[in-house]
Amino acid sequence: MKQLKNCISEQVHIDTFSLEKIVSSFKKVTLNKGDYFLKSGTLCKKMAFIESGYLRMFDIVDGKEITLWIGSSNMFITSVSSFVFQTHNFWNIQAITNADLWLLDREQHFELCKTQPKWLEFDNILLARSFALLERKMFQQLHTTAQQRFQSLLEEEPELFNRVPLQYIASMLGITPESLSRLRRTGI
Amino acid sequence: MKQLKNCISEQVHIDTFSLEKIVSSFKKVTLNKGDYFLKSGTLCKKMAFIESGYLRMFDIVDGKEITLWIGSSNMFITSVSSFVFQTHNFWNIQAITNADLWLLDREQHFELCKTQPKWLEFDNILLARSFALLERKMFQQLHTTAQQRFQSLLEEEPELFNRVPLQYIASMLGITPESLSRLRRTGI
DNA sequence: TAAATTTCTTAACATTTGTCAAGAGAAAAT
DNA sequence: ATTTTCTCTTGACAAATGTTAAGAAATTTA
Repeated sequence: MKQLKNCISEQVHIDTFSLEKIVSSFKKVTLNKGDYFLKSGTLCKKMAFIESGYLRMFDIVDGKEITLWIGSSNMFITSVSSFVFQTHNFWNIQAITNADLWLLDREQHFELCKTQPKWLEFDNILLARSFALLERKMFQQLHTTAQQRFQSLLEEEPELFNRVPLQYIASMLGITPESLSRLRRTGI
Repeated sequence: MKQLKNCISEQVHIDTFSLEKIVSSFKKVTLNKGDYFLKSGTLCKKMAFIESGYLRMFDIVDGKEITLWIGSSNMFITSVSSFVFQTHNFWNIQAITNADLWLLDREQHFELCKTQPKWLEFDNILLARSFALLERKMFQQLHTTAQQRFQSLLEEEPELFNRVPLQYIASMLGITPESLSRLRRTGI
């Protein structure tokens, strides 16, 4: 709860009362390793703040699971387009460790947008930041080698390599698990 | 002007009067091939609706220009994070053909957000759609070969290959111009 | 139109990454 | 604790893409 409050108040100026009002719309949920927050083919009706643990977002192509990204503590995760437009969702979001989440229901989200201007403001900032982050990630993918991407992920999120199956990290880097093994071994 | 109006009214229900009010905040500008809409190192103070022509968004790494994407008619283009947060911008946005644009000043944008709820709504939809699009593009980059990405771009935007220097397209696909040549020749 | 510049293609070769198959190691289930 | 299952690593080889250098083609400039 404290983490969620911090996450919001770091981005927008907000009084204690409004902040309380906002976070009281969230509901705490614990997922076990392997549990799904969201399954492909459904409608996404919630957004989640990750208090602890790791979740991966993936889709399946030709029978292979491709991980787009891995969310960790103090991040929000949802299927943006399905949550916003209620189009049918294709992402799977699964806990890859036990995880504590704070969930916000779609309807309560829109209610907050109307009644709590600060929530709308925060939501916009969140989306714009997420966009900018993804943009940089895409850009990196265009001009770096697997080697370089591995190195920078290792520097930016070293904990990931202890907590999360390497096959998911490989997928997120756009390479096979075998290639990641090779990179880890030497840097060759 | 008609195109801009269509683009907005396709996404949100809006009365003629409000729509007029919104589009009257835009200002028409014509860029010649090679002109810059935005330069790296500056603050981004405008967003642009492309009425006609092509613009590319790129950054320079190790002396090489890397094109993240190419915008064409009926799309919006800006440096999202710099426009929203007024952080220093690193993207270059350049016209690669003559281009007609409708520009919206940052201050007028925020003014519209306050006075025209429909503009705020449209802006949110625009951002969410852009995010979803980028997400899919990133996902594609993770699990496809250069070959497959070339094929799908050729199917989705065939005109691009006649209108835009191939080196920019190559860069956007994450490959060298030489590789694109190879792919174009045969499919080998 | 001719010259100059930029862009595109080609080919040989180098490097990176993928594929396959086997086995080692780790984690989960019993 | 043992078995079973899943995950990771390794090595040999194949395929895809990058690099370099040269020249052809197209475009721009004079």
